[in-house]
Amino acid sequence: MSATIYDIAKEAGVSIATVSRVFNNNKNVSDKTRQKILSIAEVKGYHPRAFAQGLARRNTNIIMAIVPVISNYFFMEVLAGIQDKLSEYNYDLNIYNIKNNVDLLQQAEYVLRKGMGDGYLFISIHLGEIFWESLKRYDVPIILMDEYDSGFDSVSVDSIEGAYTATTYLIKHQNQRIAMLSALPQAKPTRDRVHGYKRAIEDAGYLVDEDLIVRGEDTNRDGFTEKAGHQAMMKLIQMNNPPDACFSASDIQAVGALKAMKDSNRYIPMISFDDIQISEYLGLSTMRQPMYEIGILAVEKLIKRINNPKAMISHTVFSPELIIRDSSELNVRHQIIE
Amino acid sequence: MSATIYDIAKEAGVSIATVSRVFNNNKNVSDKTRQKILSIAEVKGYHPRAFAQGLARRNTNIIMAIVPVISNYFFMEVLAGIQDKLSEYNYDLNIYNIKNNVDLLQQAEYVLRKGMGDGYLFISIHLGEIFWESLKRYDVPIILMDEYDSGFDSVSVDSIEGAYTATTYLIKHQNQRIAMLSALPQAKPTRDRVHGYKRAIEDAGYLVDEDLIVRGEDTNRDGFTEKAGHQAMMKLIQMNNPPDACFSASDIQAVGALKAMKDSNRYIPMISFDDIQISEYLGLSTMRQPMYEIGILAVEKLIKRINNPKAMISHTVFSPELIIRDSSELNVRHQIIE
DNA sequence: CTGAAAGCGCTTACAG
DNA sequence: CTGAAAGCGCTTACAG
Repeated sequence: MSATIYDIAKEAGVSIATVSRVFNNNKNVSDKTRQKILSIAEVKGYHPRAFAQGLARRNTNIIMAIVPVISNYFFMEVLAGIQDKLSEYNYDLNIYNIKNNVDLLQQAEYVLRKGMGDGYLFISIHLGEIFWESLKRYDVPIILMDEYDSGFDSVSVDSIEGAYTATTYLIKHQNQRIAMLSALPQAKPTRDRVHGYKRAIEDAGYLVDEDLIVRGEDTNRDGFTEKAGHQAMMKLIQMNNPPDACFSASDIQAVGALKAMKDSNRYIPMISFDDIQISEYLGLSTMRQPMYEIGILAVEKLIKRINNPKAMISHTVFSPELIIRDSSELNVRHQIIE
Repeated sequence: MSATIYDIAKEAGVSIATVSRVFNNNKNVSDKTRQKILSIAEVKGYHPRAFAQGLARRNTNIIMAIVPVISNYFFMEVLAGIQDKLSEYNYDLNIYNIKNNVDLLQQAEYVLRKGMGDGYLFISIHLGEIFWESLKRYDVPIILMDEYDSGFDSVSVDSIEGAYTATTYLIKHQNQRIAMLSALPQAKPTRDRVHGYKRAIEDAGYLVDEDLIVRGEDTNRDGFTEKAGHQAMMKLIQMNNPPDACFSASDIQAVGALKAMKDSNRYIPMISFDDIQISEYLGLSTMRQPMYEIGILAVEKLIKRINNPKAMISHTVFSPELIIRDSSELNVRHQIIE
């Protein structure tokens, strides 16, 4: 191991307390000693060890973002907001990837128990209600993102509303039989999107046809993959009575669905969910989630929670915005092609 | 803060040494006391604090992956390999995001100095040679991924060869004027790809036309963005004498380039680099990097380096594989459309 | 199989 | 402005 505070103190001819003060920006150090210590530290490449600081201070100065393995694209954009906001504070961000094939709760508990951070951002981690309950006993600052449980602060998007908006748009544009590319129901956003989809159909005076709600066999990332989208769309296309249009639970599934349509040369209008970066370039009509803002807000909530553990729990829900591009306007495109 | 080793010891009526032994899987504990301690710990949600362990053991049991902010898609797939391999060992993986607009070296040094991990994986971090040099003094296990410096173990892909293969393919298929969508030259992979591209052109008996090597104004992620690709392709298309085909430094740029071609209804064959997941669904012909394998291998090297700091430095270079899909076969497609 | 004690590298009142 | 000392929550020889 390299230089410690003792080495620096000895070489500078001061006590370790003084060295410590310099690195903690304590003003009660003469400019001369400060400079001397700093220059010695620079030569030796010294900086207080995070672990020793953490132990002595009884905090880590680290915010842990807990994300599912092979974080989805959604996450990458949320992260940008988190980072930008966090850089205003004196916290480091560490990201801990949870493996999807293992017990999620156990992994989450492990991180909390080890005390890896002062606060935790759970991004797109979809546990059941009972599991969230059991995390409460750790009594540690946690913000849920892209998930909801009454026991924790959260920031998410109104998936029900978003799905409703998308589906209604599709119906209004002379499409009656709207299908849905769904994903694994364990994720709350997925259940909500199915919910909103169904409500839109009913409110338009149609009956929900469960056969029109399909998903692929690929269960990676809770079914939010290109592959799952491709598989699901193939099912739709091969039906005896294919749907007129389709709402996809995510953009990434829509990418696979697009491919399926191309493969079979059968196109139907589609609106998806997220508005990840590539969507603009692929012409995906989608329900835009304010991912960057979600990241910003989550950090603000977390800092507040850390500073005031007893504050009221708050939930922020954003309304997704309908972005119309090519994928939903296939009638037009069809005319051009034909 | 929650329960400590003292609380558990007191309740179990043993010394803290015994509690510690249980959590360190030391066999010298009677089964009865072990069970008792474990069950008390379970109730209290106790686990040794990472920071205290780290200090006492003088290691962290953490591998830090250092990645550029808004990690590119490439990184996500590399990470899968890292995680899978790391789960065989008793290390936790933490990811530290480096901000791109700030001094890269300073941030890297900060992480190393704080002693955040026992070993470090630098993924797609592109520093200059002098900077790598200055990291050596920390004398800490570091593996370079997607980058090369003689002073550190590294695992990367032969970008020169890959670019050469792609460009040669393009030339062979009756295209003479091949352009290149480049990125910021500070990244070694980018420089290598330009290099390979040029060599292929020369070896085919043509002259390199510098005007045919373009890049977009967007400098995010070293120019590896959809936007940068779109901008660059627009330049190409608007030339008086547009190229016959194009080699793109990355798939993500190719996504933007595809859009540019669509926008202007001017298509040219294109091969890119990476083979990220969406590429298959978008029909991108590309030079495949074995991203998962790169992750696996980097972890193996890092573990070896940790266990044997004095071992010879080794470099592994993978050969990218040409994957032909639609984007390079536009001649065929054109015939169908026309 | 178990405990007492030293030590890991820091921070932080307290005293001067 | 500076230092001596206690303490953070663990691990690990050492002794029994």
